[in-house]
Amino acid sequence: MPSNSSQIAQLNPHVSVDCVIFGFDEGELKVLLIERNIENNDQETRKFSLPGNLIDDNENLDASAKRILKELTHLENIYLEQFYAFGDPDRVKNSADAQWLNKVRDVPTARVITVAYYSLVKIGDYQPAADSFARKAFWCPVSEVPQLAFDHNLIFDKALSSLKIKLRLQPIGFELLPHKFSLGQLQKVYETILGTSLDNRNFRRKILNKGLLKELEEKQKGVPHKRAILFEFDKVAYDRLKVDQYYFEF
Amino acid sequence: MPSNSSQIAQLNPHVSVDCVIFGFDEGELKVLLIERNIENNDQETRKFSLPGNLIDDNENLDASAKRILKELTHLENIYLEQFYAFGDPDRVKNSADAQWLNKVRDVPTARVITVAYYSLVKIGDYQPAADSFARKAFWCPVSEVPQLAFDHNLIFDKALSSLKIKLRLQPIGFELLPHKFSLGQLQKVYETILGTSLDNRNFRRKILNKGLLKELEEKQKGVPHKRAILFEFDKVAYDRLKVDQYYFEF
DNA sequence: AAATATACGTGTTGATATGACACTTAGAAT
DNA sequence: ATTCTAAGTGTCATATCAACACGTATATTT
Repeated sequence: MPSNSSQIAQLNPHVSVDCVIFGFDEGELKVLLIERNIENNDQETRKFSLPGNLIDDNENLDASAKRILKELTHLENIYLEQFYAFGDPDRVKNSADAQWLNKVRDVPTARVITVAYYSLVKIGDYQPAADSFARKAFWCPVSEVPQLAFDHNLIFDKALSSLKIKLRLQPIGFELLPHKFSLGQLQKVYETILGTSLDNRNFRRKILNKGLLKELEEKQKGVPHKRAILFEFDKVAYDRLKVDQYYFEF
Repeated sequence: MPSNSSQIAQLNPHVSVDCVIFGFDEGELKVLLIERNIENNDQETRKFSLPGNLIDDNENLDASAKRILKELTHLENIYLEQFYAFGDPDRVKNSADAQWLNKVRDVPTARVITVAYYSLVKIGDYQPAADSFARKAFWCPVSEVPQLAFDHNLIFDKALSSLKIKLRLQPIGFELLPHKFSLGQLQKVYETILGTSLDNRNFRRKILNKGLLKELEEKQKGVPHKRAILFEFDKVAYDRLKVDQYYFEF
């Protein structure tokens, strides 16, 4: 048994929430990263991280995730899902993160358990303000994610694989798109997240047969080619399916 | 903001692991429950709970789950999966649990975040000893789970629905059966967990076509009817599939 | 020894879903 | 007018699925 009896506050771990916020733009899946303010230019110090923070005293985990997402993006009513808790005793003990931790935490050496959420946002609704949360937030293509603080690369990887599984079981692709979208856009979301290319005729047939998309009168504007018919997600039809225990299964 | 500044240890939540341990016996899905030692007979006091405990200082979450499972069952190398973290600030504050908490916790009023795992055990390998963990452990049919301490009914429900989803995506049914099992036993596992009845010809075709079961020479013994051919799970074939990103999809 | 009870093991058919495949169309830009 | 780009569309062969019934082997009962 290790003995830390001199520091009672350290006996209990801290608990945080980290958010993996996905967006979709220009045919690319992106993730929201935070650039921390680091004074010196120590090579070792990692500058980027996922948005996250300690939970508040009287706040449940979902509420923490919602709060943090709102603080960072001012977005509400967003698809948010808890996907895993990370609790390695050493996950915040890498020396490359020490400087930053010293600045923001009362007990920088304390163990931190983090509960991770992912969320899908319509990227057009949110362009990060340079000063949000007193740090820089920016959209990073998922294929170009740099080395992140703590175990955030691990958290990100797990988020991405959870998202892939979820996308095949639940109709969540449209959460990344504007309210009105074309089938081509939706197909690109599926292709990007699943990492495959899909036959457009088969995709259309399959997704339309689910009966969850409402065809609108409206068409795309300003595109240099044939205009696509726009669709929206049919929440009423989806709620009908859910009570029947139906699973989407793309 | 509530002020608890006199008790610094209370500022940080505690972190625990709770285990939903499933077993399968006599055609029934069962869950391992703990009966606590309660002195008085207060009607309010809830006597049953899921097995769980606080994590150790230098122990990661998976290791905690493994340790607790081992302490309770002496079983190792068991399918174990983290499925959700529960962190409502009031989840341990119900007065019906106060007496028991006072007995076992240094800071009985502290908030507790719990990370929940489920696990599947071959029930024949474990018959609970009456004195394990200084409390009584027993297998309870999932249809007869009584009111449990804290939010353990919620945790149990979520475990069961996670298990259902998992069973359709991964070949885990055999984890509940002896090493050698018949297709009839396996079908009953699927029927019980999914809550449906399945056509035996279709079930056999589907499950055998996965190519994950190895037919043995051996047959059942001592049954008052035709003896079934025994099978075992073909781990080698499964590992081959996994590298191909194949999903089981029952 | 015969009868009974029980779960095992097996094949076909019709319906549905899937994957593979290529060309015409509409709109904007040049 | 030409060109570029993505939208939109149908068929066929294959695979998968659901529905369906009866003979067989073993232990137990009579």
